[in-house]
Amino acid sequence: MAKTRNRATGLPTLAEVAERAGVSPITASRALRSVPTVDPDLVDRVRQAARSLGYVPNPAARTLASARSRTVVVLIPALSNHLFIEMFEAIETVLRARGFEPLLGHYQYDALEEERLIRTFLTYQPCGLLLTGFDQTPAATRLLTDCGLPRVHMMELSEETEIPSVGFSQDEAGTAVAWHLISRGRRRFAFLGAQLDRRVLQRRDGFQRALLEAGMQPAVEFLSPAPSSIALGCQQFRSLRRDYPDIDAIFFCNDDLAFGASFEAARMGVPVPRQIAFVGFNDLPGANELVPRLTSVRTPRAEIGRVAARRLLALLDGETLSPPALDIGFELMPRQSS
Amino acid sequence: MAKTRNRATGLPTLAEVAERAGVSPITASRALRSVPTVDPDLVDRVRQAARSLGYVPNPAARTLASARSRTVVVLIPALSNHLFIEMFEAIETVLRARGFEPLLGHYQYDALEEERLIRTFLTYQPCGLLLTGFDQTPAATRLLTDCGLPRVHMMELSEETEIPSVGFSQDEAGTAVAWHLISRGRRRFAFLGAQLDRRVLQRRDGFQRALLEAGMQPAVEFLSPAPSSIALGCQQFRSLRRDYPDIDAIFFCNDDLAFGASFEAARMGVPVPRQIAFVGFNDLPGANELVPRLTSVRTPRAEIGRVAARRLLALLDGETLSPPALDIGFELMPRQSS
DNA sequence: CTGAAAGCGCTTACAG
DNA sequence: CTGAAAGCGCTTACAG
Repeated sequence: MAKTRNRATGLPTLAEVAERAGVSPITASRALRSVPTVDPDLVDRVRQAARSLGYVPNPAARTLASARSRTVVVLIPALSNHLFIEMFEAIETVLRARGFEPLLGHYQYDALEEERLIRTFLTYQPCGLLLTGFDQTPAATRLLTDCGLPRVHMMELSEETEIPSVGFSQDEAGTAVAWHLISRGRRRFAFLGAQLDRRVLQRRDGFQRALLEAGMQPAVEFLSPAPSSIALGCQQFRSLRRDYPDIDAIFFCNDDLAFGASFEAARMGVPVPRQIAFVGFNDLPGANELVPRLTSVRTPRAEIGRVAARRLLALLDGETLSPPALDIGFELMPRQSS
Repeated sequence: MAKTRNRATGLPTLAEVAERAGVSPITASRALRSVPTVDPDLVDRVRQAARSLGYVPNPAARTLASARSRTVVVLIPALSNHLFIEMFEAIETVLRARGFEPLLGHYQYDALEEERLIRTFLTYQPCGLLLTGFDQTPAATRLLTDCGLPRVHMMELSEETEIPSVGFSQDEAGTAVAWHLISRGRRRFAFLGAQLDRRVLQRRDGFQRALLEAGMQPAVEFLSPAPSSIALGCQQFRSLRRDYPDIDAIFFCNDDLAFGASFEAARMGVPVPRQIAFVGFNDLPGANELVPRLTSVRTPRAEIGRVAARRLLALLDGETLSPPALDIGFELMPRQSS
């Protein structure tokens, strides 16, 4: 009888549940984990006992005993981008519904910090990982390979087709924007980029290649390694107007730059889209309300998170993913600004 | 010799570190935790051994053995509000520097979900909690009291002075906005609110009280339980103009509502601030770039997170906090919109 | 289908 | 200042 309660929290333990249900702790453990070999009647009794005691398994004990937790490491480049928050919330919903807990890490787009996080989080003995893109350091990639844990990469599509991924072609998105602007009669292009992670550069590449193939002049580029922000958009737009007053179309790597540019254009009296067309990226909240309403590319981040989480769970169930790289596309949202 | 390696991860264990340093596992454990009674030479030897093996402690084993983790539960109402992200990042920085890990939870402003999170997260045997505001359910409050863990509440100030808190007076912030608008000659006021959590209502109350005391008519209120957003700001502003075309000043409970209203005002041709003044709240990114630049109240969320984390660490070190409720104020940022 | 034994990798509490 | 013993609350692997 003595030590059936958790000493720190005073919570009931598995031993107490087992006692009340009149079975051994192992059977109680199996019943609660839905191990199929247990007699249905006993499962009921154990579940009943657990409920009446308000039993919650001790995750530390579980992890230590099984050398595996119900934890899924989720790594995103930054918390400050609404994009990743929406992706994470979708992941969380799917994982929770199946009894898994996300362990969230972020690394300010710094691959070395990401590597450090992977190293630390592996000590939590997670059952899998969800990673953003393919920017990992070689050392991080080695850690990931060595631990042998299932993982799914999000946002970008894997090129070596064995690695599971869910996202869309950043390059094609850039191409789609180029076509859209060309079809609207625009001829002198600019690309305004921030952060300069792989995905931003892929969009830029797709944009430039499409312009080239259409026989256009290459787009002028204003690139800043700083995080994208409304304030940076203001700044870049002023620089652009000063240096290239004849540009008639801008593709922004992220909507917040376009927000800033719109504000600045209004202040400078530059009419959008009459003199210059704007296309943003991600279709963030407010794009549809901005003056003028912003043409943007809607990226399916919630869907990416949902599907990535489901794919990881499928891997944990021993399934094989086909195709490994799942392209779920994007949608151009034409509005007033272009 | 046999089982010195972690079976799942292949990582070295404390036993292996101890062996290499030529001490017992307990001494190795103490050395790594900086227990002061250990001979400095041994500490060096153990640290050396740990480093050369790339040893990282197993958190599950630690937690199980000590019935206490280095985890701090951090609960915020929502991830989608940039305010709380900035607060969380500050918390994270302070905790990490002292070897603690934040365990982040969010509950979409739903006190029942918050209670569920508290219940679940307590099984992780955290060493303390950082909570947002004082909206907890009675059951949650009981859980918190019963577990006896140190905690600090953020954003709001505790009224029963024993509970540690860090924030500012939401009520006074509302009052400050009222005074500001009155001093600019405004006479017909509106308060536009969303979410309607305690803090929003406290701001509203402070605003209304100040108007009353100044002999003004009470502010017209447009309140929506929906999360605050740019789109909602557009909507509320249109409703307001339709129902109360003579209002000459609006206090928005959050900047994004003011953003939306600014867009809508531009579309409707309503001149801001000439015909109507806008004051936002939180001074979110973009407030200073909006057209016209938005008057707002800068809330010190990063500082609140930093101080709250430091106070919690102080409690863990056995210190007493004085005063329990720490008011670190706010700052009105007057700009073009008022 | 069920259970007794052993053990996960640490730390606590007690000796010395 | 150091260590041998015991144990944290579970699950694994082996019997039956």
